[in-house]
Amino acid sequence: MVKVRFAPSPTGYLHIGGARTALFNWMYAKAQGGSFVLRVEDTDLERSKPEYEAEILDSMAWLGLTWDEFYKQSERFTIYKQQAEKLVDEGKAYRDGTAVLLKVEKARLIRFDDLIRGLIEFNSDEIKDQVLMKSDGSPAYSFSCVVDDALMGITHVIRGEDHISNTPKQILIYEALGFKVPKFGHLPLIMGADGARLSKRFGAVAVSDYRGEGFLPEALVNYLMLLGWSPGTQEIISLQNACAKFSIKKVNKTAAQFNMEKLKWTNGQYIKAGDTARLTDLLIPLLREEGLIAETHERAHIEAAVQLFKGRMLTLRDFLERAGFIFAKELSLSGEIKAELGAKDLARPFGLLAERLEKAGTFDVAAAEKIFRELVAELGMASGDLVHPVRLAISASTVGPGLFETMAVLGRERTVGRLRAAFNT
RNA sequence: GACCCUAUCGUCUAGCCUGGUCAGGACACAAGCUUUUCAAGCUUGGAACACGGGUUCAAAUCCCGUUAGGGUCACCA
Repeated sequence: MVKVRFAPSPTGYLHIGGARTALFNWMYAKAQGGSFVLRVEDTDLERSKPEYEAEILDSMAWLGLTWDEFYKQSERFTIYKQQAEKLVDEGKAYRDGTAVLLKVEKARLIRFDDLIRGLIEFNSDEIKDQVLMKSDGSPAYSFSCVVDDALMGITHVIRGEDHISNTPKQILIYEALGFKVPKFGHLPLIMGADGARLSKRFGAVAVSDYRGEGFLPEALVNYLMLLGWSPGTQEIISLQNACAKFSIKKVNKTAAQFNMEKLKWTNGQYIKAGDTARLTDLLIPLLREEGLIAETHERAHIEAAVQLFKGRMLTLRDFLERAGFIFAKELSLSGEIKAELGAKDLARPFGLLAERLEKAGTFDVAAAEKIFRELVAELGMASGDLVHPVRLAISASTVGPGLFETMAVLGRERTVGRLRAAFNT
């Protein structure tokens, strides 16, 4: 039975690279009908922080990467100590002060068949005696990692390429301990747009940053799985379907550049196809945060606006900017916009349109369009000559959804008010 | 510097293992269609096998080298 693990260190937030590693482990477990272990590697008591751990767990859950078992290394110090004692007793390790070091045999060929890269070989001459237990009594990374992977029954260690050179050292530890060596697979790294390492300078690197910027978890997951692997011609794919197709052998070896444009496009695809009620649930807190709506704002109205805009958003935050005018009580038109409206002699058509919309029996898309079209015909205008100024007057923007749909969602009162305000001042 | 990994459109990739399909798809870009604007959508287009040697009737695919990029060399993880 396949058993994999993701072992983050709570010395920082869960970043994009870590999330991709977790994702591939998770997908491999699902594809093989195996299980997934989440292990917090908090042996560095100084740098590990509970808030980071909470953030990592939260991000994992948000992404939908559930775990079957959970461990914290800080609760397992006695196990590492016992294993180290055993090695000292067997003469495979020695003490240096209070630290314990592994004796590394010279001139040995250490080889492993990487799941992704094939055969990789190292010479033990390049490896010096390894610290197993540090002077302060805490285990060194490689040691706690090996002890845990072995005792937890991890069958496949799938991790970043940056761990390749740790692997021969760890194989030596497995052998000294008499544990079965698992299969290793080293994933290519994710680079920034400039080909350099992903860093704070790159912009958003934490999963929680993407959440805050209005990305949907399934979109981030979908984009991340495309970095180093391909589900085929159809790239928009659910995690479940992707797992069914996933093969670790098909993961490629080249580092991939993170492309924000494609992530946004992917996110836009999910928003467009997303359930309006769910999108509304996600948007309401943002709208409140921005002070665009009051606690009591009618939900149906928000949903109507979401429905109107969800096909033209890349991130949830786009909604705030583009649909904000729908919720604003009054629209303050810039001098530029006023000048543009004033340049054309539109006071009469605006006045008539406002009047007729106000008197109409019903106020919906069809009614607005009918009134508008009749007025334009009556005045002998080209509809475009009135459509654009009206859009500008009611939304303060030259772009947006269909004008009549926009009017319907804006509502009679605001539509009429804004038409009049455009020329009364 | 030593050791290790890698190399297909600008970017993500399919194809490589088991040599022989106009090197396929996606993002981005350009054009057209549609249209009350912008998007979306649909159609079309430009765009790549790092370089040099081999092996072979035939190389993106196998081998070697060069170059370039990346990773690791902690009592951090």
